[in-house]
Amino acid sequence: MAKRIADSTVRRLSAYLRFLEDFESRGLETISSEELAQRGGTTSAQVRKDLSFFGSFGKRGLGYSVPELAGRLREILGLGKEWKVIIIGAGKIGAALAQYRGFRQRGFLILAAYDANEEKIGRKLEGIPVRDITQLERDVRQDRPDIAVLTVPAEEAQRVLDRVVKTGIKAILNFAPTQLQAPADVTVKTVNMAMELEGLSYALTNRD
Amino acid sequence: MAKRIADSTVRRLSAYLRFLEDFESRGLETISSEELAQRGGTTSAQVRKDLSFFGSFGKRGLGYSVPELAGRLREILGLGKEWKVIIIGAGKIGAALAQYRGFRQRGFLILAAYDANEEKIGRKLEGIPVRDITQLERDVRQDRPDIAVLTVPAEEAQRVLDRVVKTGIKAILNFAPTQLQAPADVTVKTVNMAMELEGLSYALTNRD
DNA sequence: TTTAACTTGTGAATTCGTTCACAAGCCGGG
DNA sequence: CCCGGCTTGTGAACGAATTCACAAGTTAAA
Ligand SMILES: NC(=O)c1ccc[n+]([C@@H]2O[C@H](COP(=O)([O-])OP(=O)(O)OC[C@H]3O[C@@H](n4cnc5c(N)ncnc54)[C@H](O)[C@@H]3O)[C@@H](O)[C@H]2O)c1
Ligand SMILES: NC(=O)c1ccc[n+]([C@@H]2O[C@H](COP(=O)([O-])OP(=O)(O)OC[C@H]3O[C@@H](n4cnc5c(N)ncnc54)[C@H](O)[C@@H]3O)[C@@H](O)[C@H]2O)c1
Repeated sequence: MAKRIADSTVRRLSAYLRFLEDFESRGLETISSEELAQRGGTTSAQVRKDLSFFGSFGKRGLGYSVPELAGRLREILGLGKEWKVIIIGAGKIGAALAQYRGFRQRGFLILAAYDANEEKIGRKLEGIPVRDITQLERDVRQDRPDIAVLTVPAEEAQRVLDRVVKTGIKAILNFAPTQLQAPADVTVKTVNMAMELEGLSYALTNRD
Repeated sequence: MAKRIADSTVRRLSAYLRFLEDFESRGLETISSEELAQRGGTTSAQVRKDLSFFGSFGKRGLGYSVPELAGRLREILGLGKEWKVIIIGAGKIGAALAQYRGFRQRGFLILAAYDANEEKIGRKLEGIPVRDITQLERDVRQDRPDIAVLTVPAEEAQRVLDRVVKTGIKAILNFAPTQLQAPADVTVKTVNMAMELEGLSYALTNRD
C-alpha cells in the first residue's frame, strides 16, 4: 500500500460495503457516488476520494458496478477470507458478543471464549465453548486465531492483553474502559461505551 | 460555548478525567500535562491545547491540581448531574448493558428497558424492569429520561429512533449497525462493532 | 535576590482530511 | 457521428486538528 490510509476512510469503506450489499440484494446493477454518499451521510466527492486511494473502479457517466465495487471493497478490507476470533472473558458482554450472529455473517468466526472462572468453563454459549484461560497458549498454537476480543474487567485488561500479545495475535478489540499499551505491530481498537455516553452528556450540556 | 469543539477533543477530555480519578484515588495532588499525555497516549501539547479551549486551569511550573481539574472536566462534560437513561430492546446486548455497573458508577442511571416481546416484558434485569414498548410515550412524559440506548434489530432501528425522537429525547446511543437519520437537534452516536472488526481486518491485511 | 529547573498557555507552523471544481470519459438519441 | 447529459477521478484550495516553540509564570534552593 503506497499511502497511509486514514482510519475515517476505512470506516467509510466499511459503510459503503454495507450499502452496496443492500443494493446488491435488491438487484441493482450500478450506483453513483452521489447515491452512495446520500446513503452514508457524506458527499460524493468524499466517496470518490476514498475510493481513489485504492484505484479507479467506476465508469465515467455511469457510476460503479454494484457487484464489482462490493468485491473490490471486500478485497481492500481483507474480507475475502474468514477471520478466526476468540473472546476473552465470558461475562455479560462477552456472552452477548459470542451469541451475536452479525459477526459470523460478516465473515468473523468465533472459535471459543476463555474465562478464569471455574463456573463458566465447560459451558457453551450458543454453540461456542467456554474454555479455561490456562489453555489459551496451547489453543492459539493449534487454532491460530487472528483476532482476540477482550471482555475482561478493566483491572485485568492490560495483563490479559500482554498475554494475548505474547501468543502472537496481532489484532485486538478491547471493551474494557482502559487505555492499553501494545507493541507497534499489534493493532488495538477500543470500544468505550462510557466515553460515548459522556460524549452525549457533553452534547446535551453544551447546546446553543 | 464560543467555539465548536471537535469530537476527538471531547473524547480525550473524557479519557483525561478517567486518569485523574485514578490519580485522585491514589492521593496525588498535582499532575503535569506530560504525565496526563503519557497515560493517554498523546502529547503534552495536545493536552494543554484541549484544556485551553475551556480556560486555564493549571499553574505554570507546577502543573494541574488533580481534584480541581477533575472537577472542571466533570463540569465541562456535564457530569455534575445524574443522567437518566432508558434502553430500547431487551435482547442480548440490551440485557448486558442494563446489567452493567459501569454506567451507574459514572452517573448514568438506567431507569428501564423496553421491549416488544411479551416474554421479556415484566421481567427484571438486575433490578431494572423490562417494560412494554407501548408504554414508552407515557413513561417518557413521566420519567423524563435524557438518553435512549437503542439495542433493537437493525431493521427496526430507524422506526424506533423516529418514535424515540418524537417523545422529545435529544440524545441516542445506537448499537444497531445502521446509518440513522435524525433531526439536527438530536445527537446520535453509533457504536458499530462489525465496523471495528472490519478495521482490524483491514489492518491485518494491509501491513507493511 | 538571583538562578536553575519546570511547566503552562498560546500564537504560528505544519500536517492531515475534506471539499471544490473541472477536464476527461461514457452513453443514448437524433 | 456528434451533441447533451451525466459521472468519474483528481489536483488544488480550503479548513480543521495537531504539533512546535517559546514567553511568561512558579518554585525551591543557595
Ligand atoms: N456489560 C456491559 O454491558 C459492558 C459495557 C461496556 C463495557 N464493559 C466492559 O467489559 C468488560 C467485561 O464486562 P462484563 O459486564 O461482561 O463483566 P463480567 O464480570 O460479567 O465479565 C468479566 C468476565 O471476565 C472473566 N475474567 C476475569 N479475569 C479474567 C482473566 N484474567 N482471564 C480470563 N477471564 C477473566 C470473569 O470470570 C468474568 O466472567 C469490563 O471491562 C467492562 O467494563 C461491559
Ligand atoms: N449481541 C451483540 O453482541 C451485538 C453486537 C453488536 C451489535 N448488536 C446489535 O444490537 C442489536 C440487538 O442485538 P441483540 O443481539 O441484542 O438482538 P436480540 O434479538 O437478542 O435483541 C433485540 C431485542 O429487541 C426487541 N425488539 C424488536 N423490535 C422491537 C421494537 N420495535 N421495539 C422494542 N423492542 C424490539 C426484541 O424483542 C429483542 O428482545 C442489533 O441491531 C444488533 O445488530 C448486537
